[in-house]
Amino acid sequence: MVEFRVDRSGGLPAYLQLVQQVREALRLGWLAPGDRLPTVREVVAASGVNPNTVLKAYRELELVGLVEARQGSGTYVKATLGTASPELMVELRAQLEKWVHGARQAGLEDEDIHALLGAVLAGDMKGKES
Amino acid sequence: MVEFRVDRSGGLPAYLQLVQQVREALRLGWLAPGDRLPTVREVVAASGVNPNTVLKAYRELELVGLVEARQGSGTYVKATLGTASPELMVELRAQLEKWVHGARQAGLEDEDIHALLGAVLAGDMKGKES
DNA sequence: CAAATTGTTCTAGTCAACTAAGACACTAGC
DNA sequence: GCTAGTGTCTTAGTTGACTAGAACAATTTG
Repeated sequence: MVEFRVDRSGGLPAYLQLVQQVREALRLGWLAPGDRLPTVREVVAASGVNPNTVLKAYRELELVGLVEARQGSGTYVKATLGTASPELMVELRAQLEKWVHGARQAGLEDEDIHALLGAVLAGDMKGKES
Repeated sequence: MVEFRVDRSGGLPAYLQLVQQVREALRLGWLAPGDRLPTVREVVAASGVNPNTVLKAYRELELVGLVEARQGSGTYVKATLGTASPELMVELRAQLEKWVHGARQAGLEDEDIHALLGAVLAGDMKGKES
């Protein structure tokens, strides 16, 4: 059962955090079509956000066709986002873990790591020009 | 000269995006103490946000001691965040680029990649339990 | 069938983010 | 000294995010 977290200090609206976490879970294969999301009340209990906020997130996900809400029953996953095979994901994850280990050894913190990935993905080879 | 972007669709407040971009630039070594940030008016022209919004970002950075604003002159970097040596960063970046290349071959998109890194950094080995 | 559980809707309010516009104070360069 | 460029501040307003509380409708469970 997937568990959601809402971090109030990062600036991203709570409902978008929930949306993002569902998308991530779909990406990583933690959620698949047919799975049931935590109920609105469960998310409320776990994260402390207002039910309307959870509903807003779930409604967004429903709008893009990723989930389907069934009143009286729950909210179910309808589609997936993951595209790579589980085996490849496992392999890529292992490689990444190794890389992260090296990065940690070099003293990198989370923010460094995210920044570096951002730069690599942006293909920004001209980062610093001064 | 670092260039800021503000993406209106991601949900993160504009001012926080600016703060984040400065932090990233510091992390990656693109900005160093003594460097001047783009002027408020430059950021306004480039990103279309209101001057007050840029000021809010710069003030946040000033509050945590990363930059220093000099009226009439500009806003200057005062401290850095990067901790690893440039050589190591180059090495880690090259490795990460290689990994990303493999991930792309496997069909991963940005969101997959970010999700995977998030999971690895969270050390969450129990992702899916159902 | 009744109770429990689920999603759903509504109203009213607060707060943060952001904008527009204008003007001020200070610095830098000529 | 003057001009241009810099950060700074103020006021007033809009919008989005989020909350609280209550109640409803539908489904599930015993």
